[in-house]
Amino acid sequence: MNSHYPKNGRVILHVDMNSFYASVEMASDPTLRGKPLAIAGNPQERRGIIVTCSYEARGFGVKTTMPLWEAKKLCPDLVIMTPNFDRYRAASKGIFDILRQYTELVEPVSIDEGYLDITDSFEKGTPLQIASDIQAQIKGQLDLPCSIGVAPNKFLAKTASDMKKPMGITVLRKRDIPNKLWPLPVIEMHGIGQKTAEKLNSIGIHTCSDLAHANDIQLKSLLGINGLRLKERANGTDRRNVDPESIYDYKSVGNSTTLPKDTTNQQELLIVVEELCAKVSSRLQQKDVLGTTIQLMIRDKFRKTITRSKKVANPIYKKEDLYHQAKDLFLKHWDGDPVRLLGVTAQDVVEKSEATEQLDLFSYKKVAEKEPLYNVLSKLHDKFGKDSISQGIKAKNKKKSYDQKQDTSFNKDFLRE
DNA sequence: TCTGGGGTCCTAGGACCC
DNA sequence: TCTGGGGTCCTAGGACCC
Repeated sequence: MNSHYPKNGRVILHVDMNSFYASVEMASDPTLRGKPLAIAGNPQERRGIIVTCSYEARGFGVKTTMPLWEAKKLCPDLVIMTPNFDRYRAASKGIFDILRQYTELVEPVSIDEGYLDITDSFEKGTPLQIASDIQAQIKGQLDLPCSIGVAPNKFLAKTASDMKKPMGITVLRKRDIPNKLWPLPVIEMHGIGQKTAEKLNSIGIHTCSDLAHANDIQLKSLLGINGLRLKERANGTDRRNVDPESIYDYKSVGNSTTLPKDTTNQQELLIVVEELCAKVSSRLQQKDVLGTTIQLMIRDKFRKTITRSKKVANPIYKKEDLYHQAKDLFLKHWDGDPVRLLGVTAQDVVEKSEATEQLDLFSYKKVAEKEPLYNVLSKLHDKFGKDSISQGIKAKNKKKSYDQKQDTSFNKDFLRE
């Protein structure tokens, strides 16, 4: 059936929206079309940077992360808009709804890109037909351009989607690697940034071909385990699965802000910390999770950044609890220098149900003092039963090791009482 | 009068335990 | 007058990505 593809081979698509925020704005206001358009945070303030810009703006040399004033210098007629995140989220939902018409195996990576595993979707057409249909459908229904990479794994698909923009479709097969991947400088590789590229260059590795043929021992000593992984990728190997559930795996929830101006005023700074805690708290509640470690970030006027964190005995989410921890960290570690940025992050987040089990051990112990064992056990059963229904299969598997630990501690405590 | 804000993953050292 | 070898947890920082 699936005979045109190698046995056990996968077909992965990477769909990458082209200048997403700018494209969404143009779709919702066609008078913006053809104009150099930039989306920038806080254009009224000096700290604004370009988040996304249209291809017209790129023609003037305007780039993502460029400070606003610099972009204006390059392109005086630049149209500048603040981000409309609700609009982008709505567009994103539209995109992923379309993608899921082709397969359930859709893994969103960010608001504007995702992977699809279409290995078993051959009834929808050949990989190239599917890619072409998806691109046409997103363009037709949402008026948004995208590029798509078609390959046997995530890394190659991601690399391929980058090769032709806008509105490109690129196939990158194993046999295309020597011609299409190897000539690229290593910095072009996903996973290699400025620092790693410099390190690689320092030992004479400049192209992906150099990396693909590099010495393992040397790579390991230079970059650790990551060096070997990068070499594998450069050889076109990547075994990661397309995982639709990965978006539900929050590990941290944080908010940070660059202050309108640097300040040493402790009251002002604490007010900002409190506001950040309020935002983190409400986002934790939306997601129904709690934080186990609270981290405070302080950046000074030289952009030197420190983080200080504290693990708490019981996971928290309430603003007051977050603030109590964050304030503590701030007062303990702030050296009194002018502050540029503050951030608060809840790390090692756990689902509320998990955290409740942990907290409830205390209640159960109390109950156990007064009630027959039967009542206690039946309550526990309700609790664990309910949870196991509400968890997805994957979440259950992931939780297993955690639960086993919890079970042990419960048994110990329970028996001791 | 340069460089935002949201994240993930990895490393490394010290404490602590067996 | 001399001290091993693992393992895990906690914390801080760095690299990278969108």
